[in-house]
Amino acid sequence: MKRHVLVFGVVGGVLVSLLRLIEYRFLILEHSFEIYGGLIALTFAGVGVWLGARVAARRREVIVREARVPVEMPAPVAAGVAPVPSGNDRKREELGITPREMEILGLVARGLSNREIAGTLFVSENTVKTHCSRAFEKLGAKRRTQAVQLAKEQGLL
Amino acid sequence: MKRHVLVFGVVGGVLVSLLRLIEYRFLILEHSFEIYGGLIALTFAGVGVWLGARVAARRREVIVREARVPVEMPAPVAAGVAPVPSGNDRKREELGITPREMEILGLVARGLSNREIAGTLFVSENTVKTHCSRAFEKLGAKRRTQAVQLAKEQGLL
DNA sequence: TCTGTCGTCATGCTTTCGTGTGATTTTGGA
DNA sequence: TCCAAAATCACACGAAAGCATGACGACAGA
Repeated sequence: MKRHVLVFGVVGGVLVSLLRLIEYRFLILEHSFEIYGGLIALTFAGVGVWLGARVAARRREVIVREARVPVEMPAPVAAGVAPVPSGNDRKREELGITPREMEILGLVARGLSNREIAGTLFVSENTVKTHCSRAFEKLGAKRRTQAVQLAKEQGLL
Repeated sequence: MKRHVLVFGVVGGVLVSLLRLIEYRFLILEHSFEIYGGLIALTFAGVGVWLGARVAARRREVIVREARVPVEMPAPVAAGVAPVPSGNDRKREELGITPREMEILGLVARGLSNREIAGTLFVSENTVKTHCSRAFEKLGAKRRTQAVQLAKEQGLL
């Protein structure tokens, strides 16, 4: 997490310096201030959004676990007061699949490419691949299509 | 989490200080640009973070409502004397997908590789690829996983 | 007979996947 | 505070998958 903030700072510094250079080199336009101000604003707003999304993304999975009733057959799970792992989660842990791996698996099932998944979750493509590999291994799948099929059979999706 | 905010603040401070230094080093003119630029940057960064967090938070809800809709059984097809196109077939022809392509699609959905499909149907791997490509195109899919997903949505599988 | 669709197959090339290996960072507990 | 599991990322490499293009025979209908 620290790294993000660091990157943020560095990028900011570089950007400002760069703008300074450009300014003194090329123009003393009338509206330069407004223009550069706007650029800075836009840029930092963008970076901010990115950072915010990243930070907030952490907190997500807590809520993600919700009712999801495979119509197939799995008998209705009696829900206790405490966060009883849904049939979904039980099966998941039974196979040793981590929540993150499940998340990736879900996106795979929706037909996203590794790259798209990486973009969606704000992680690198390599990371997605790693999660995929592990999930496939735990599922006993050799391909992503097979993994999806198996996951559905197991009631994981 | 507290730590993050702290780091953020510190970095911000450093950034501002840095701007100050640069300013005093190079010029006494127009310090306004750096100062205001920095202020704008920080402000919008803050707004961005807030906004990003908000957006991410909203996405969480979207994910939650992923309740699985009752998958209607492939409605008991009233078998006429003649080969009456099932709802399945109607959809298929609607999309211009040939029977052979459907066949391949079905095997793809089961997680078979092109090679395995070729072996199963006693045709060459190239042929399988061709059928796949055409089916994908008709479905508007870029990948086989996506094709499977789309086909299921369309009630083809 | 001519035409269009379907199924078959090949070749060359690009892209995506999947695996192996190794490393660092976060995080939740003991 | 220290450990173990999770999550993150890189890089290299082989294996699949996918795309474009062209080709050929079978068959149905005009």
